[in-house]
Amino acid sequence: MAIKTSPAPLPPYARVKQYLKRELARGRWTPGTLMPSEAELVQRFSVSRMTVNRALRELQSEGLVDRVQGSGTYAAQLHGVSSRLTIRDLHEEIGARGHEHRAVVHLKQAERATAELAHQLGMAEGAKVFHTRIVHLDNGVPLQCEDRYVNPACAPGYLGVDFEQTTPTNYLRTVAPTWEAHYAIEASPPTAEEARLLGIRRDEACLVIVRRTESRGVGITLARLVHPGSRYLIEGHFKP
Amino acid sequence: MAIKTSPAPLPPYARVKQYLKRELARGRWTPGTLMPSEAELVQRFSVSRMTVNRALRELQSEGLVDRVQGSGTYAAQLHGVSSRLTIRDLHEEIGARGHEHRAVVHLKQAERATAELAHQLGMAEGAKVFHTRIVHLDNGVPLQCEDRYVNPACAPGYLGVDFEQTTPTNYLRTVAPTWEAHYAIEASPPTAEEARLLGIRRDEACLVIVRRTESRGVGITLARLVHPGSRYLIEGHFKP
DNA sequence: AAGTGGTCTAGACCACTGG
DNA sequence: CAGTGGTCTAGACCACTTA
Repeated sequence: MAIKTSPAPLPPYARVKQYLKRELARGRWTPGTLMPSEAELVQRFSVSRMTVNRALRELQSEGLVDRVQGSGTYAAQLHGVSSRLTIRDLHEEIGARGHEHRAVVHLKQAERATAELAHQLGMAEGAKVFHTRIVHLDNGVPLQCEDRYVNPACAPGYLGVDFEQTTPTNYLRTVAPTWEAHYAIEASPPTAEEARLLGIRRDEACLVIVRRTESRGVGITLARLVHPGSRYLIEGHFKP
Repeated sequence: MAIKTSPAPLPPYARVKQYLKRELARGRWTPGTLMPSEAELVQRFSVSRMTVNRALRELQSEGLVDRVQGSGTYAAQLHGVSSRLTIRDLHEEIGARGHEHRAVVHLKQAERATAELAHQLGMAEGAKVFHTRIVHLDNGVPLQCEDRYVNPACAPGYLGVDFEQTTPTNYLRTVAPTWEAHYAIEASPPTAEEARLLGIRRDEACLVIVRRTESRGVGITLARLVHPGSRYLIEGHFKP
């Protein structure tokens, strides 16, 4: 009996994908070029059309090819480095590093929404909003100042939560399980208050993430996350 | 003959997906919970197993469910806001806004690699590297200072390119069609030189992207892209 | 009209998990 | 062992593009 040394004899659809990826990487089809049709690949690999179709559909969802019904499959333009960016819950992020996370609540109250804020959350001006300001510490070092406004309609119990035990992100996740988010990443100086809470100079560059989440068109929360530039960065990796 | 008013009667696999997404959003299956098996869905929707399978496979690739062979399909933990982050070629980015892009080359020469640089690019210390420093203007306003080192082995003709006509990113794309990249986004002050070239104060916060790209383990290029915080931000959107 | 992709089906075999 | 997902097939019908 033969000994199986091959660890995993790639399934057919994966072999087709691999072939196409390799040839794309070699520049065999420059961006915009017509690539082999499903029928051609069916013949070349002696597999069924569904198998080829799966390979091509996956390449499309990975952004490597464009498919046009009635026309053909084309090598995609490489728009740039595109990768999965994950903005994780800071508590998990710190935990993943094996550090201790601690949160200090500096503000927790109900307020009246300003015109700008009301617009962002899709509420009426002057309506009640919840406001928290929390500093997150990584092994005792301030890593993030989290200024957050929450729509009371979505999380009536928000002010009653102990945010030294759980994070707002975590809590809101249980209230509104799935949402849509818009975010911006920018570099800017901290406000005087933020500088004080983070223990940094007012002219230290900060990495600021502003994130607005909504569910079914209703604004849930608007958060401003300020990180000292000297202590925080976002890393990522891209593989075609 | 009946008049077709429905614009697009969602195909079966999409209806299954839609159903599962909606119920997930409603919290019907909390993270980690066992979800209906393929067989159950086949019955409920009166479709073939391949159709249900496709729906579930796509939900998996979107990170909404975890599937374990032999066990079942489980509602995924929401790891955080995860979205496609694209760092585009600045030339395209400016063009997409309908603005005029101009590049000024401040430095273009061969140098000897320092130990650190050699390590980053996987070369020998003291080996020859190409170095360019280019400022990109958006309608005349400095938007990015691009400091770039290139491995001559990957792009021998690099120094001969006219970077007022094409961008390094664009050129390197033609030389090494597909690559792997590692990047970091951080906030930091500009160097004195960068502040001068960008026409900003030394204490202005800058959004800095450091990106290293390689192909098959060989370092191609290391770039430091410095943007005035007051003029640039990265935006993104996340939809489950 | 010919060629392309978009989708579905009914049945099949396999590998893995769990009791 | 029964149940689950992983994958493949052969054929089918449709909508769309191109000429």
